[in-house]
Amino acid sequence: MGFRLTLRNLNKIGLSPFAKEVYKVVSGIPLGEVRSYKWVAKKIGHPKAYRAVGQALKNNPWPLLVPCHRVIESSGELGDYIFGKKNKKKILDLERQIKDLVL
DNA sequence: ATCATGACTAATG
DNA sequence: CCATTAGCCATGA
Repeated sequence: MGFRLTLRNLNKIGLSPFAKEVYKVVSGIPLGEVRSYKWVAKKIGHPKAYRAVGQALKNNPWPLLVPCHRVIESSGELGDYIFGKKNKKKILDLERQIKDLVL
């Protein structure tokens, strides 16, 4: 079966320092807002590794918890998503609605 | 160490 | 806007 969500188990999953930084930064993107892959890359001190950022997010062990749906292309296009672009947009729309209603 | 792969980007036509 | 292309870099085989 699945594994329990504990710090010990999280440490078992060998995440590269790079990936960790990516998840850390992405987790800081506010609800309903978006940033580009390039923005994330620059933020973690690897300004030219924007493509690798995509790799890291593709392997995101906790989609939804680490809001990889808030990372889009610098052109404004949505970019890919593990659950499909449609859902990526859907989730972002919901987040904006919630933000309007509650906050 | 080398090589291919991609949730990318910017430039060009 | 669309298609093509060179550049880019962490990652896994």
